[in-house]
Amino acid sequence: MLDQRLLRDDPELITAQLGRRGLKLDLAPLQALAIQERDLESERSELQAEGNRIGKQVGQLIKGGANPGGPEVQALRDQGNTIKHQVAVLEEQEKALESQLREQLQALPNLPAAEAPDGRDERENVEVKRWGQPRQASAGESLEEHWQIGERLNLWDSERSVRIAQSRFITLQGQGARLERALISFMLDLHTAKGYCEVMPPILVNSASLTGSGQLPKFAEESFRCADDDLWLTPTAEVPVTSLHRAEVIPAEQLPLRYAAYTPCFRREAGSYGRDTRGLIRLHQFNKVELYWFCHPEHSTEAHEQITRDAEAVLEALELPYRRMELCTGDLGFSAARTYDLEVWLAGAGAYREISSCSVCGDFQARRSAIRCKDGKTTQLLHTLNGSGLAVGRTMAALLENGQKDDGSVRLPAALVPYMGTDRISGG
RNA sequence: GGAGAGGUGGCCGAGUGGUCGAAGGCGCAGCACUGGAAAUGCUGUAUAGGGGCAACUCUAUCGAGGGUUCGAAUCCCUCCCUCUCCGCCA
Repeated sequence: MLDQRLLRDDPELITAQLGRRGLKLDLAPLQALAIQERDLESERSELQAEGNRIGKQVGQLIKGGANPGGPEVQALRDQGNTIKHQVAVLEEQEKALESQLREQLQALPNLPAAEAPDGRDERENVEVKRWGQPRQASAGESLEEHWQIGERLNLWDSERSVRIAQSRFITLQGQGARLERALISFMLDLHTAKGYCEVMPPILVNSASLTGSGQLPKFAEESFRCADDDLWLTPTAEVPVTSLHRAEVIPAEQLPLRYAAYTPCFRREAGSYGRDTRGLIRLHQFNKVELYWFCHPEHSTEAHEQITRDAEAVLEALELPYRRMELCTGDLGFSAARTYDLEVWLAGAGAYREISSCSVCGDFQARRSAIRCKDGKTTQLLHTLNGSGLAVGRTMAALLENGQKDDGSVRLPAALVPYMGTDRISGG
């Protein structure tokens, strides 16, 4: 959420910055609303102050021996009553304004960072770096896509999964299930060795949590909702981990707090009918190991580089070629100020494909979730960062496509051998 | 799910209608004392919002929301949460 003070004092700045995202906004009405709300608040508190004075007078009079039912006391009572009713009227107006204001403010995305490159959509994202040698099919060789490999080697069953749930769900089996589990453990071990705190949070989250990280109110249709409770299936561990410290004041010397959280993630993928229907790329339920930082506002830029490096370390340990893209302003997610996407090479598809998204959110989520840090005497909103480290299903897809061999088996990187007990997947 | 107990500041804990944002203690910070420390003493020590250059000041907050009252931590209602016992259960 954006700062109300900024809205009151400099709405043009907000308009200009959100303009970089491609939004055309006239914030004058919202600014007027914010100012009106502030003025009403002042008026109300002055009235309340008057009411408090009267209340104290009554108390003193009665203590001093005045007749509680006498005319002097009664006159003050009447005054108190009048004020009470005036306050009630103002309060009602104030509440209405406030909820209007909050609703509209919560629907505005974060301001892009100054460093984020301007651009309209994903085509204007900027490649920052490449790592590894993308595997190309040699002459006469044809490389399979991961869904072909997976079905051939019996790593999962998509047909029967529809029976259990619906399309876009998958049942991993045999070495497929084992590989998924191995990857989760491998990733968590890698991150915790660097000092990340491993957490396994609730997968059902309440509305306040979703609002705190930015998924609500605007993106309700993206998440699955429980019918009888105020609970939703989390779309990403970012949601529960943000709320882990909701409404807290964290001593600055404890920062940064770094978490690595494994959770299944659930997304309705509304509006993606027909896209990536085969394999592991786009599922309603998928596993992800998420990296999350709570950090001091002064250090979030370096933190962003570091969290991205920590995600890249997984790809490098798994010998998966990738490139780092910096998202242009038009492609930034709702809560992000700046984002690096990591795209892994898929040899079968012959393309780079997003496998991690590492964002710095500035104080946007911290304001929504009321997470502050205390540095000596100053308390201020801290900064939050998140990054996938990594999406597990897509990692498996990349391993299958990049590791496929002539004989139909798949070679696994050395780093996974201790977790898999073998260096190859041959089905069966 | 049933029965009971309870939710007060960073922590413990007092407070059952008035001057209570809240005694006392612990913790923490500063100062004094000390060669240094401990002990001791003094002072300070919540959050959010509004106004002010600032000192400061106003409002709200004793789990949340509503009500009674001139006035609520205190009385009433609803909800949430925690604990104990019972039931169910991996």
